[in-house]
Amino acid sequence: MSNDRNGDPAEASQPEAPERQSNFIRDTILQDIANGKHGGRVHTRFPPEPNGYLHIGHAKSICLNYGLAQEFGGKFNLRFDDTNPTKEETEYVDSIIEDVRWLGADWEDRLFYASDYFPQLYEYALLLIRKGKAYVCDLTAEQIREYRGTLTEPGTESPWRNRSVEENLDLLERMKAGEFPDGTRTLRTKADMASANLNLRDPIMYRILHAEHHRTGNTWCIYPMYDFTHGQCDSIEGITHSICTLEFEDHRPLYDWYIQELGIFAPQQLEFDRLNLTYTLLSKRKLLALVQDNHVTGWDDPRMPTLSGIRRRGYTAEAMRTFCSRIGVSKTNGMVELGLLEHAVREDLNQRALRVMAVLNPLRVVIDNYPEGRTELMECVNNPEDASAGTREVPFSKTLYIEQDDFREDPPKHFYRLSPGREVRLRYGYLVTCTSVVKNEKGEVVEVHCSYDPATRGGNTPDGRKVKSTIHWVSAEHAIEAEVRLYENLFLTEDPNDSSRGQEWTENLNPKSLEVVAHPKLEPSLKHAKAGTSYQFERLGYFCLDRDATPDKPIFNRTLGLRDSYAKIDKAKAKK
RNA sequence: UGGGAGGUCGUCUAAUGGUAAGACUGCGGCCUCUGGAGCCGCGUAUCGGGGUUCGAGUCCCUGCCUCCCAGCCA
Repeated sequence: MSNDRNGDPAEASQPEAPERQSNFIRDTILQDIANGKHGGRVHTRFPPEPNGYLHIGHAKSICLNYGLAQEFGGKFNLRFDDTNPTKEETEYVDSIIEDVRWLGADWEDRLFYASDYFPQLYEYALLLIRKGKAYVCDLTAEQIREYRGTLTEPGTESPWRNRSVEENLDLLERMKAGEFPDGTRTLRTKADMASANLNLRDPIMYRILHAEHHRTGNTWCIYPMYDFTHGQCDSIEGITHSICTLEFEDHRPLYDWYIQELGIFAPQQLEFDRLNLTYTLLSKRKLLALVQDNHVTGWDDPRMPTLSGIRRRGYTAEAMRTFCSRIGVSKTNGMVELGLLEHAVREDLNQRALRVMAVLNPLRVVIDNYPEGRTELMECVNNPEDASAGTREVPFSKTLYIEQDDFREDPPKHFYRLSPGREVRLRYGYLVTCTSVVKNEKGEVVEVHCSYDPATRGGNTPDGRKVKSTIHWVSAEHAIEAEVRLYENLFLTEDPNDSSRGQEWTENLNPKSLEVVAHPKLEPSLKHAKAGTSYQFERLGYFCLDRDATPDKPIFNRTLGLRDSYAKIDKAKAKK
């Protein structure tokens, strides 16, 4: 076996088929295909409720469902589970469509809504009534709860359970016609009030809701419950594998019951674990609260784990897909480390980001022996990982800005950057040596003076001498103004839901999750930064133009910092 | 104390009765005009106790722990 990694470039550029990780769902499908189940057909779907924006957890489901359909030459549907008009909005529908598309999942012409099936669902309900398997119940919500029993005690049957088929038919018709106010009656399944599975204790099929639906308007005033909708929708669409999350495991017997009583196509439901991510909240309810209580600026705030948020933050769809395939699928309740996501993002951005120089905390540097008024254009590589990205010219002059962190008057051990008497390389510029510093009244260094070596133009060392450090810079007179937004985790605790000390989850919020750098100094090429392009501010991190930017004032979001091994030693020392 | 589902390195996931593997993290080294990237190496795991078997993470029994379910939400 050869260790030579610089072999045939054609071979090196072969796109490696992504190693498909085995998982129990894929195994099941493989087996079903082998057994000729559904004629070897594979049809999956992603069924969101349009009551909020999609987040990273949904990405896992989308990638799983779409990935499986793709791998086995099957089909993938997008279907909105819109059975609760009081919580659902068109805004959410639109954002979900955009997000699923962004992730790269293709539903072709199969965009559906559960509400498309309302008439069919109603027919199913009539059928169950006729079969004596459903009844109209006059119990109030509170009474239904009491009759339901508890986890350890069986429920008791509703006094309305044995109405005649005719009466049930009549009552349902009148419920549908709007004769009764909200909450006065329900249509219930006649199942088993003594079942150990609470979902089988005569679950509600229809409730009265005089509410306008985002698609059906005021056509209906009774709406089917999710449990009476989801399985049949999958059936109608011919979904072979209904993949959902663990909490629906208990509902499967009910779905199967409906399917069997109705005598319709039977999809197979498979349940997997939903994603939990450290330092991240993935609950629509709580994300909505963050938005409504203005803890963030909106659903697409770059600190949000929503797909629109991370997209605005600069995460790529490619990185999301990689992440989703790496975390795998199982039934264990785990918590994935945020670092795994961040690794996938860095890995992708490292390949594609254009390198530029930007100084966030400027410190003035004057090169005493550099000619006054002179400007040189230095050729800089745009992306060392991708030669086709080419080069650009960056102006160099007598007065520059460097990062405050890159200078220490009294350098600690392992600090290799600029300090009095020390020579460093200005990236693509010259080698400079610090000769003196200027301080303010408070004793802070406000300006650094250096001398440069004219023989080192471009940062080269013809004599072969080494410098320990290369730092970035921006020419003072050419620097452009901008705003840079630095993000930290939205939560301080690994588990944002942790309320072990009795505090509200909102108290786990990180007050410093957003830091605005009002006056950074950016290299002039960034004047023409493009939305949707990732930039690496060298030695700092990955950034992208925010949608708040204007032609006069670019605004950049920090997607993610670069790994920083000096920061690591620094931190390790601080701990000791 | 009902029902359902789970428990493999610090984390996530494989191993489908036959050498417990990979990724992330961590640590060490090499390399470098980004302390970036890359490369090399090291480390750590089958929840406990019994049993079946030539052989058990896998099968059986038993104990422990975790998650989900009592919405006219999905």
